[in-house]
Amino acid sequence: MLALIDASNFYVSCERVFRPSLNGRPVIVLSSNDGCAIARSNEAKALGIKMGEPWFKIRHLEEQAGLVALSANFTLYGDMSDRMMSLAAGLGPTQEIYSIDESFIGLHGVRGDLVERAWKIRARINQWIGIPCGIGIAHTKTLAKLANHIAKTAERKPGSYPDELATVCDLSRLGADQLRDVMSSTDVGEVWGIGRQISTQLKERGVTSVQDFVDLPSSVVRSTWGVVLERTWRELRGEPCIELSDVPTPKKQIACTRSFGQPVTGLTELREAISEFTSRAAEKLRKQRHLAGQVLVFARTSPFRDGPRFSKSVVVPLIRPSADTTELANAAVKGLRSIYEPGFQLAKAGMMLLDLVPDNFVQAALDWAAPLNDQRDRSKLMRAMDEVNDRFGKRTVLLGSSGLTQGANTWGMRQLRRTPCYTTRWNEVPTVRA
DNA sequence: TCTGGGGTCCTAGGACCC
DNA sequence: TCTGGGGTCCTAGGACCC
Repeated sequence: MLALIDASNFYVSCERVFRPSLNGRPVIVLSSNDGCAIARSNEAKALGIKMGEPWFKIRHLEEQAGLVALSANFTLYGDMSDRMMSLAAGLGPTQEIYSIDESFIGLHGVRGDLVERAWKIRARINQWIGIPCGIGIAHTKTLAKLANHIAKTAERKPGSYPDELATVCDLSRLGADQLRDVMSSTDVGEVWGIGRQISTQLKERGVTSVQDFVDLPSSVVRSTWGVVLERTWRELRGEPCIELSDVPTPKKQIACTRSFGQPVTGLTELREAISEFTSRAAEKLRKQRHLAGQVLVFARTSPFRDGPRFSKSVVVPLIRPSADTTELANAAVKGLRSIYEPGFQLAKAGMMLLDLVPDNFVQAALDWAAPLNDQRDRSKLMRAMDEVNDRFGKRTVLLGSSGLTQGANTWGMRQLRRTPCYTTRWNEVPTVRA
């Protein structure tokens, strides 16, 4: 048995904690460059704003409907997430943090009334952190996700499901008939693992509800859509196929990519951006205690605009795996030079670290130019850099090629509506007046 | 004017091996 | 007419997730 705890409208809820005047109003949080909506309050959803809707298409609602749009403040959300997760962990003995706002909790061996316990944890998160959550309980992960969806929908749209399923929904308590009713009134596209493509294909065959899907023969699911969807199908029938993983698995690739604040054409700006991206990615790599064997770089024009198109990427192998920002940035810039062509209005670029291996997996380099001591000094240098930046803030020490301006007025992000980092920067801590 | 960023897994097909 | 059988590894592309 397991539970899925999922914050409601997480980014918006984080903002509301520090600006209670936003409660009850339509609020959205925008992606970087204030490009499109990535979180919506219930009131914003009620206005018909869709996930990923471009800002310029809904901007008029600011005046017409009192819509409030904020730039994403991921520093704030990350910190609020940590706090929320540590309370959510109180629900059961094991926890898998699945995303910034959701975690699965293993309930094995938990005694007493699970629903009552879930309500208490929810109340605690609400009181201590200020974030509202929905909780789904069931025998498999896919069912727990479904239960969570039902819990939140029942709360947001009264009458859509039986009232007692709102906010905390334990599917394992339902009788066969009741479960069938619930699954029959849930769109198949809401299932975890069924996205837009498969949902369309299912509906073309008359499969519209979760119950319709569960009623398909397994052989049809398997032969038409493959083993992945068959697993989903089994999970919906109560057979656990996806394990709860208590320890975070190390990333297999680490990326840093951005859309530019305005189109970029010159190699100089591009090189600055790629150096900066590499610094960010390399920090993550070292935090994970891994080395990268290859670096990928790409740049492209906007797919939404007319004009000459450009989209190229290249993989640059390293002589030996490295977590050294300068080595990685050199490789990335070398790759960039090899694909760069002047004359294009580039909208986006990025880099990825590939072929990651644990950093205790050391292989001495057969390279007279870089003796082992030198490598040790360099990794000490990286550690010192990370420590300084952790303590005094990002970019206190940085690569010269990243430039000092973070691409202000060129490739840098436009974020005109960002709120303060209330919980992570001393000079932005909220002030309370009596 | 203006359309996010960061991940995972699976499959098919080609190159190559004995 | 008729052209083995059984593998591995890699890559590109497509689906999904939040």
